Amino acid sequence: MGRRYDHSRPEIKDMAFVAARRIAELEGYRGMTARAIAERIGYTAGTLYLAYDNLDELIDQVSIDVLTRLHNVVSAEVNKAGSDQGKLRALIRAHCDFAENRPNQWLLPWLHNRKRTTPIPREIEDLNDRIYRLFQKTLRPLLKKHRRDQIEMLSATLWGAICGTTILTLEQGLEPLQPHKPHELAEMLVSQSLDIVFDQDVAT
Amino acid sequence: MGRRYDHSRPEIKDMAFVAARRIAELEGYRGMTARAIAERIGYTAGTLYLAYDNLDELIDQVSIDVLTRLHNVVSAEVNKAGSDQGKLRALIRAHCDFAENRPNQWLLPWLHNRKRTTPIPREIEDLNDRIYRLFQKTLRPLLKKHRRDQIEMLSATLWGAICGTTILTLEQGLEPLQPHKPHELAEMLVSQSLDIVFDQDVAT
DNA sequence: GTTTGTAATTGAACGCTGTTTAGGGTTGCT
DNA sequence: AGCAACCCTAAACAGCGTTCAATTACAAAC
Repeated sequence: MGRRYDHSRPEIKDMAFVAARRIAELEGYRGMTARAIAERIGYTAGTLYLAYDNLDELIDQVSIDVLTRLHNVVSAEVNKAGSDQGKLRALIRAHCDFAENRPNQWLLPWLHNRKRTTPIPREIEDLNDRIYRLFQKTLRPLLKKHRRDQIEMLSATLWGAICGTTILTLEQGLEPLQPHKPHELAEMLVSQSLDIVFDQDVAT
Repeated sequence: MGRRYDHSRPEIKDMAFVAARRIAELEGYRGMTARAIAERIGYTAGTLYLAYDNLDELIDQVSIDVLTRLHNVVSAEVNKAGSDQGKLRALIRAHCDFAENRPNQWLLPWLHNRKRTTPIPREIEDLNDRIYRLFQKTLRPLLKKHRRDQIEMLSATLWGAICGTTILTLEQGLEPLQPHKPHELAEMLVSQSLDIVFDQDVAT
């Protein structure tokens, strides 16, 4: 078959993006193959390379979309919440709700293996950093009694621990974590480290 | 080429295992391809399938070897140490030393993607569980002031957090963790959660 | 209305995975 | 010497990302 011109290049780019995002949502990163994405938009694999340099670039766009939505929902919930402690709790809940309800999407940026030894794109690092800094900013008011040189490291450690336990829980990598949900682990980590207690939900 | 009979089946099985372990050590799980392992022992890829059902089985054997050595060194160090707190510190140090000095080996059980959707083998789960239970046992004497129903969960959470932050640090997945080493993060998590302080090393 | 040119898309190919298997070639027994 | 048994390889398959010559349909020109 030769020329068709059903769609412009930007249209194909967007269609491929939407298809890739849908596959990520339904099947996770394992299902995001060039041929599967192309089939979903009625084209062949080669056509994707007219819109993207390589498959990693397309998958990275989905990761960026995921992290953007994650950041948006998390920061919105933080703003809505009241006290310092309430803001921290809202951040953790929003983050973990996203991870628990959309595990394939939340895991994508962590589990996607770049084929080429290309570095992680700036936009992904920036989004991860924005989310982290929001966490850090929300945490800071609750760290009044900590030494100043420890605050930076404690923030990083706690955020790493929250993301790390969430990955291990969703990926079923560590048996003793299986009985628990990401938000339970995250609240455990934070409340133990800060010596605070989060209120229990009325509705389970 | 036809028949050679340089080695018996069990010899080939062992040679392949040693070769796979060496590649894991030098290049990490990414380098552990059937053809690369076979080339290292002077055979072709097909020969591996006379000794192993599939490549995952061979790689799992390397993971088992790694976890066995990890468990051995960790439990030896715990036994050597004195006080309850000293034992916990020794466990964390031994575990993180292994991870920091042999990152490719420590990461192998976590990062190896099974091709078939085979479950993780029993032996791997058991070894992970033995290491976890050693951690739990070492931690327990220091949790005297915690509620009993929280102890189980706190152990699991802390162990998950230690493994999670170590993965993210070694894999360079999370920017704010980069300035720190796994053992620093682990000690931070434990000392903050238990409200104890580990002694600093004399030698850095 | 026909021709010509251009550009969109494909299909086949490449080099890589893991995996299977027919058959070639050596060995050892009779 | 003949023969059976067996080890190992080479080639093939399917699926991966990726590239590109070839094909085809459209648009413009005449």
